[in-house]
Parts: sequence; structure tokens; C-alpha cells
Amino acid sequence: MLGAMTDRDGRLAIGELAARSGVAPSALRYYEELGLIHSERTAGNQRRYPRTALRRVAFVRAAQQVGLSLEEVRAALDRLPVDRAPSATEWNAVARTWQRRIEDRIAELERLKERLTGCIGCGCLSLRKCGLYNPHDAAGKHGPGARYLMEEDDPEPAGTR
Amino acid sequence: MLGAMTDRDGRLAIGELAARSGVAPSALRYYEELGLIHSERTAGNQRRYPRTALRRVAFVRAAQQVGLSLEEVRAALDRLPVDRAPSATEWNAVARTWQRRIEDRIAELERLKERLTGCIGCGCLSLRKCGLYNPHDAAGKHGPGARYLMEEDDPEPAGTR
DNA sequence: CTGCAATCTCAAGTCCCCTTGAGGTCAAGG
DNA sequence: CCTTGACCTCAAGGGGACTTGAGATTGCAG
Repeated sequence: MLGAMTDRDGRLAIGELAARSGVAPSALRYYEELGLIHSERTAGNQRRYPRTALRRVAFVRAAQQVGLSLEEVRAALDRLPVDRAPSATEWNAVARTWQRRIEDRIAELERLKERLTGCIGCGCLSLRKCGLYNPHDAAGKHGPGARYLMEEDDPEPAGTR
Repeated sequence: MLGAMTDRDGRLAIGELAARSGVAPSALRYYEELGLIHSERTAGNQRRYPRTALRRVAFVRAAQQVGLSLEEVRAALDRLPVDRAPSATEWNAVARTWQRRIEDRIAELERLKERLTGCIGCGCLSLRKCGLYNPHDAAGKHGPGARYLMEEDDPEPAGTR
């Protein structure tokens, strides 16, 4: 039978980890190279991942969703033990910084949505004519960086229309 | 004076668009190559962007935040006119699909946060022991794809602990 | 006019995140 | 035993999103 390639200690072969995490073996090797996950080797030099790797991989994917680079993830994950399940304290430390990031991300998206929604709500094309328009953002003179989605185009040259 | 490189028609030179959008000229040329924005040329072959390009660029950056590829953005942007400001209808069509995406994205992040928060709240390490754990996800047998952040490791071999 | 910053075109390079391929080894069912 | 599928390493390839550099204009202040 082709079932779980899991040894008695519950360690996972790379294929097994791949199947369960939904991440390709090649990606897992890559993650390992980057130090995101860790394995031991069998006598025959094959990787055997501790079951905590499953959690770590899930973590990595989630992190990417939130927009973190693998390097950032590594930094976070480095604070967790390699082979045991994390203690409450260890986990909390990591989780808390995550929550902030996620919340920030959500807030950002909410703002974006507001802008879109507001504009649909009033059916206007020019936020200048719409209460939702942020006048602070009119000049287009501030340095580079994030812009508002609906930053208004310049006031039209006098006489147009 | 080095002020606005904007011709009487309100068209923007690439440097001007770059400064106002916070996006490098090289990136703008790249966007144009991909068809995200469009320009006309001066007699001397320099680009002149219509002011609507400002809106488009802002759109692109916002879209990237939400996790869309430039190709996806192009698809959305293709429904807007190149040179005029979009009509209410045109804009609404685009905006509505956006709202859905943003909402999905937010929901996804909320779920992620819930998992994290719940786990911090009860201080547990094993979601199996925690009401928030989703038993449906226990077997680890479903095909590849998205996994839960806190998918539990396999039940420990009987006798452990 | 002139000078100098801003543009132009291309080709090539970079960073991130992986995938593919070649050539060889391991391990378990028949 | 032997075959077959899972693994291994290492080098190279690939896509996305840009940046950089070289060499050649363009165009506006003075």
C-alpha cells in the first residue's frame, strides 16, 4: 500500500509533507535551504521532517498571504524550536507580532474598500465633488510613496467644460 | 524653474507622472509596455500621459497591495477608456469586481487572525484540545491546496506522553 | 544659442520564489 | 532479486516585476 510514508516516530518523508501541506517537494527543499524548516536524514540520506514542520509550512504559506517575504518569515520562525512543538510563550511571541501585521493589512484593505465603495455609492467620477475625497491629497506635491487609489487628477485647466 | 512638466493640455511627461504617482519612470515604461497605461508621443518622441494615467497608476499600486498580478490588473483596466475619465458605469463595473476581491482578501485575513487569536486566548498549543480547532481538517488526507495555519499535527502515536 | 537635465531605446541584470532536468541512490512490494 | 517509485544533489531555467547602463536625443532655462 502506498499510504503514509511516516516512520514510527511520526517523522515525515518529503513527499508526505508535500502532500499534507500542499506544497511541492521542490519548494520544501527550498524552504529548508532558507532555514524555514529543518529535517534529519535517514541512513540513506533521505529527509525526515518532524511533525512540527507541518505547522511551520502552514505558517509560511499564511505569511506569504499576508505579504511577508520568506526572509521575514525565517526571522519569525527562528524564534520557535526546531524539533518540539512550541511552548505557549514561544508561540505567543510570534503570534502577537503576526496579529499586528494582519490587522494592519486588514485596515489597509478596509481603507481601500471604503474609497471604492464611497465612489460607487455616490456614483461620482470626481472625488473632488464627493465628500469622501481627501483634500489633503490634492496637490500631488508630496514625495514618492503610497498614493490614494482615487487621488484626483489635477484640477482641470480653467475653461475646460 | 523646474516645476510641472505638464503641457497646456494637461498631459504629463514621464518624470512628472513618476513624481506624482510615486512610481519610478522605469516602472511606468514597463507598465506601458504591459498595456496598463498609455501615452502619446511628442514630435521628439517623448511620452505624454493623459491625466487619467495618474488614476490608473494609483489603481495598479492598489491592486498589487491586494495581491493581484499586473496581468490581472491589465484585464480590469482594459475595461476603462484610455484617454477620457471613466463614466460612472465603467468605473462601477471595475470597482465592483474589486470590492469582491478586497472583501475576500479581508475575510481570509480575518480567518487567519481568528486562528491566531484563539490560540493565544486559550494559551493552548494543540488546537485539538481547543474549541477553535476544526476537526474536519484532522485527517490530513485531502488533496493539495490551501491549509489551515493551525492544522494540527497528526494525533500523537498512542503511548506518547 | 547653448548647456544640461530629462527622455528615448534596448539589452542585460537583479531579486524573489520556485520548477525542471540530468544522473544517480533508496526502499519496499511482488 | 528486481523493478519501480520516491529521493538525492546540483545546475540551470523561468516568471514576475522591475532596475541599470550605454549611447543617442530632446527641450526648456538662461
